[in-house]
Amino acid sequence: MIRKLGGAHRFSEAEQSAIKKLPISARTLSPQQDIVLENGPSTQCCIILDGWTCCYQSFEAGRRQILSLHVPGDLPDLQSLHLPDPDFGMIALTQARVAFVPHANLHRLIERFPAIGTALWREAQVSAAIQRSWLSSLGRRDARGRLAHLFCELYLRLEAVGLAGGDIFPMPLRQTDLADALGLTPVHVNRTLKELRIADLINLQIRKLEILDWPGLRAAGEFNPQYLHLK
Amino acid sequence: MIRKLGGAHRFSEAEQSAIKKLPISARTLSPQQDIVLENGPSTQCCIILDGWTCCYQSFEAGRRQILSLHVPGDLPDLQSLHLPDPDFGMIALTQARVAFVPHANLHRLIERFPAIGTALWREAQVSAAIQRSWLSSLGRRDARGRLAHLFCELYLRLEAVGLAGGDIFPMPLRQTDLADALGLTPVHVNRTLKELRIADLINLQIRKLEILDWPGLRAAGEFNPQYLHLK
DNA sequence: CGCTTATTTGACCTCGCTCAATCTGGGTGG
DNA sequence: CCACCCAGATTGAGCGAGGTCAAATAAGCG
Repeated sequence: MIRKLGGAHRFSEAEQSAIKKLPISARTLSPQQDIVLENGPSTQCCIILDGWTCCYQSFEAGRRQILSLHVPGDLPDLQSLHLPDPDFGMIALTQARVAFVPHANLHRLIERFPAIGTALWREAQVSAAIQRSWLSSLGRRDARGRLAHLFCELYLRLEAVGLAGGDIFPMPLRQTDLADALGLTPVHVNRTLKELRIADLINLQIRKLEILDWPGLRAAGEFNPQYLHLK
Repeated sequence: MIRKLGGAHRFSEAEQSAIKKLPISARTLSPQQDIVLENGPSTQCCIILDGWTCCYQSFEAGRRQILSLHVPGDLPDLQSLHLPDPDFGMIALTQARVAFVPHANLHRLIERFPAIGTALWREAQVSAAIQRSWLSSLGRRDARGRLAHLFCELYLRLEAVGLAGGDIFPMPLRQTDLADALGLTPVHVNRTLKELRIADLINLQIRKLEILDWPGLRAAGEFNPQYLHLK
């Protein structure tokens, strides 16, 4: 499981067995349960095994901004390895299984196997690239474009870990979560989803999203998958 | 100069001299001159020696989003070390002096001195933290808050490298640049600046910004400097 | 079958955008 | 020294995307 995340690199036998020997503690979390608090130092990294989670920053008056969404296979808080004071919180959006590895062990692993450190660095940089594209979305796309872009991104990310196919993927986010991720209001997310549905671009079922018109959705979101750095 | 950037870490003699031996080529750029193109692989990292630069992504219809601003001492494209396909462009906003170091040399340096790699990783993570706070700004702050937050951030970042003091700092950005950074229109930036001026929070001179009311500005931007990870 | 949480819809309002005109200061050539 | 030019700043008028508030409907769930 962890190896898959190493991504664009073939690890040696020794590296693989060292990774497998990491002391991992997995936890199952219920929806809305905190993983990392907005303050307080963190001493471990985590890996999403199952379910969806997010990072967020909160504001006065109960507002919050979701900074990133994580699906199975993601390593959401690699930044904590070298910046132990987190500037954000992490929370489960659905029921989720999350594995934790202490920083100390990771540091030792990286010291022994620099290639693993490189792979982790690369992983962190891909997350940063996704954040950049979110920043552009919030700054320069309207509600329709933001939703379209996000759906394109999620499909490809889920497909990359085998969780999407046939233009359908699981979409357990509430409209409130989408709003917090896209800098919008739940009400307006609702209206814009309706718009996309009427335009026959998507079909949002109970917890599944079907993409009916890829070219249309890609155009609506001005989507270019380069930033995801998938092979 | 480069050592200062290493930041929160004391380098050994050997490390320092190895850094000093890096083959550096400095260039002077005029305003609006490209540093890194939006496509095409990059083979070197850069360090801002003087002047201001930014990273951006561009959209149809001439729109663009500025992803980050760089002031002297910044290492803007560390991500290119492990993701050689850039997903954004970099451009000089003022006349600027920029130093370039080939990736190959940096990789060799990091291999020999892992502590330097750690320092660079940390630096990259601080940039990512700044991006997170920009994301929150675009998502959840109004125009007034975005400007206030940005000015607070810029003051502290410039102060950290000795370029600000006495509540005054150089601010060479045009209103168009501020608009592209904050996801606004130049016209609306203008009006909001006026608002901040009338509220006696700031005093924007020719190319200098004076902060007249720190508590007021901090409150207007809901600014909390933790994310900058300054000592 | 109630209770709670999420989605949907309507009416109204406002922040920020668009378009366009005017003003300003620094630079340039005569 | 002055007339001219031009990029950037400023201002006005009107509009529209998205927000707010509130109510209705639908969908879990014990």
